[in-house]
Amino acid sequence: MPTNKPKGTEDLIGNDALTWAYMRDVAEQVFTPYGYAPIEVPMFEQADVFVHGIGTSTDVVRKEMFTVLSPDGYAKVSQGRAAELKADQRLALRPEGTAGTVRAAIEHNLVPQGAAPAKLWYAGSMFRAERPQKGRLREFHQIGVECLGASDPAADAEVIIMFMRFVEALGIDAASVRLLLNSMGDDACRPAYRDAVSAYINAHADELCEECRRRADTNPLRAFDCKNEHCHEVMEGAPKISDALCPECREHYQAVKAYLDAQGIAYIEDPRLVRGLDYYTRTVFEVQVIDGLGSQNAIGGGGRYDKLFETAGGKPTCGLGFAAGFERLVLAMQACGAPLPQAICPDVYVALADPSCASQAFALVQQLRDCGFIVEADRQGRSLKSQFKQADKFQAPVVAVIGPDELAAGGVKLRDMGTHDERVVALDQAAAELAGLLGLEESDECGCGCGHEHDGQPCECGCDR
RNA sequence: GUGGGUGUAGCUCAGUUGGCAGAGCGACGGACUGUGGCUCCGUAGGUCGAGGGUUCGAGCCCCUUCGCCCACCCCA
Repeated sequence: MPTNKPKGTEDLIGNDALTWAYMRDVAEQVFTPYGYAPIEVPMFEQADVFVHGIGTSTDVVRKEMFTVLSPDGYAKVSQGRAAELKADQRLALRPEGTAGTVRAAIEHNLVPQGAAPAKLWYAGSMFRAERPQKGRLREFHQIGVECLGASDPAADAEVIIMFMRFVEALGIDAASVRLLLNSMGDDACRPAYRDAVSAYINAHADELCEECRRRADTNPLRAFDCKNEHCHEVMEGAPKISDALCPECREHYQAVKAYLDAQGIAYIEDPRLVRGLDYYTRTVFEVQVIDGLGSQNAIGGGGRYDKLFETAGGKPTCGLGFAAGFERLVLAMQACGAPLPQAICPDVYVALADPSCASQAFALVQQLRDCGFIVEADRQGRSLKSQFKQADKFQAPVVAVIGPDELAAGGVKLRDMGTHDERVVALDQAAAELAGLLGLEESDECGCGCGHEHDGQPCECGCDR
């Protein structure tokens, strides 16, 4: 059996797993006040959901999708009869979250006519068959939101602000990131603009790289972010989208900027910012980390996709959203020294002084845990000395020693590892004494100020304690 | 898909013109009875990524192969 994970995957272990859980918690805390509710959609869909949703000209669809096969489908493919696969047998792991979420919104009619927008957030694995590098994995984790059915530019600004608040809540300071903003126009103005760029590329074909010349037909707007220096310079002279927007798109874009300005959200207008997925219209944005991430410096991005519902077979419904990459966010957090969750240390280590007292020690461990303490104990038959070393490594502030001497005295010995103070307390008082040692004031009041007393029962005032 | 780098103990890495496999940290044990950190002493731990070749002899040279990292590309 292989003992190595597939290329480009990561096992989230220890603090990595804690960090992923932490990030989802932060997302929920930030997004919930904006009215966003969680959604979980399948990790695989019919491939056409992505092919038509994301677009056939994109690299994501053309060469990065993982195909999923049922046993029947696999049999057909392995016999060279792939052409016989029915549409519902052509499955793919999701390379991003929007297409599947929109499919679910159409299937369940989440945005019926006249209804309020559906505001959804998700966190999960995405899959793209790329060569791994820093900040890029084949299975990676994204946290994203989709706001479906809101056409007002205030929705664009709100989503962007929410994204910036999320980044901030993770401890990534505003000075270490930049927000790029652009409008890609819509059906009324983009086709003409696209043609104009295409014509410009063809007119300057001899000055541009081969890749950019190819882009003239497939996706001319992508020539703007060609890494080639010279292409860069040549494209500086190309028509600007900002000059080509139709009045409606221009007005929308101006309104988004006005909302951001009013909230003091700094952004850089970047006419070269072109999202790589075909479904975007009008507002697009990206958040980059200024340093610390290598070349994969975009920690998140998104935009408006007002035609996606129709493309995907639904009623005309506008939408917008963003997705942020977990792995890149962690790199950004590390780069600017943001706090990351640490493994919690136990409140107490129960040390067994003599095997004859094993059952009493076992019972004490359970008793303390039932009182809500985090308790560690030896399960390897270690010596008492060794148990103390273990307790020290666990950074347990208190060790409870249980042995013949303590039991003869009717209790258990609690040692404060900081002060070295020791005292024997009755077994049924162990929890209360431990709470005192840990500085937890024992109180029947819930601490919220309501003054109600309750022992282990929910507080009658509904204060959540 | 294309390029560059790298693989030796749990971790970070040394290893000379080819000559017995090393260090630091960590782990484990001990320093008089049932008590951690500091110090001292000791012990364990390696198919030198894998396969083949050259050689009296290969961690080192040659061939093949696999993994990982970084970059291009693309994107979050």
